[in-house]
Amino acid sequence: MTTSQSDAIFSALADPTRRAILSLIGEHEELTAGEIAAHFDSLGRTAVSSHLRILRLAGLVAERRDGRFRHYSVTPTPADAVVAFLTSVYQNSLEQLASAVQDASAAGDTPLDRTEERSA
Amino acid sequence: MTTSQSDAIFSALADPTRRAILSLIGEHEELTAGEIAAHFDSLGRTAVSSHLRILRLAGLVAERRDGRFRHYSVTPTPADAVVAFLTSVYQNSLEQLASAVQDASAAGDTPLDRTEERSA
DNA sequence: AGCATGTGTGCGCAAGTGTTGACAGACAGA
DNA sequence: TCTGTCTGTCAACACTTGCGCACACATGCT
Repeated sequence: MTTSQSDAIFSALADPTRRAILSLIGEHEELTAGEIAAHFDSLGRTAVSSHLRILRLAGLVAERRDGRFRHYSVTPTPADAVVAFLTSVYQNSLEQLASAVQDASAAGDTPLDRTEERSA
Repeated sequence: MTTSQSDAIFSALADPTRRAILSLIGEHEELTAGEIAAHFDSLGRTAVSSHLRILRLAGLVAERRDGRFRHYSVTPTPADAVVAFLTSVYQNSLEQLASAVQDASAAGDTPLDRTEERSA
């Protein structure tokens, strides 16, 4: 399988739409598939559904079925595989990364990815 | 366009081969394109060259030209865009992420991604 | 200059991926 | 039970991406 966990995660994250979806879900606690689709005019429900499926398979989002609704939430696990990879590559500047994360955290800063998409 | 910085980074990271290349370079300080290509039997030099181009455009690796050689090294900047994104999504479990990073660092653990690629 | 080496690029082909439209399943309410 | 709503899945299409081959460019050696 070319689809190891980290592979799935990075593939899932490769698509801007999926990152946007992930951010969107992250902002709220839970969102139904319909609510998510509603946020993206330029995207059909099927497309959103497909993306959600990929995100779910990658373990990035969790699905809670409630009647005919499906509520999606961001998986709390901070993507171990991603951390592992970053670790292997940025061994040297690891502390730098950690502090960068903490900086961002301290700043209360939320530089959403979606903002970039508007004017690249 | 669609190629904002984080877009380029995530796209670059989406490919297992590129992650492997990045890890490989990370292990050493600098590697020439030829040395990198030599590490991947199943890959031609042109493919490696293409990957290096993408990694360079994403700002993940730096190129130092020395005569007819080109030495590649991992860009020290720990991919700000990636951190920014993770921050936006995992706001809640951010500290968790930071500690995970530090954990991995402390463990001296280097769970390379490359191991996945063999079956591909 | 001539030749060999290191490396990137353009072209064409094969493979993977996203999007859409139509269909099917599950559930709530009348 | 019947209908409408919410959602996922399947098949088909267009688009993008990765790969190898041949070629071009730059550099170093003789």
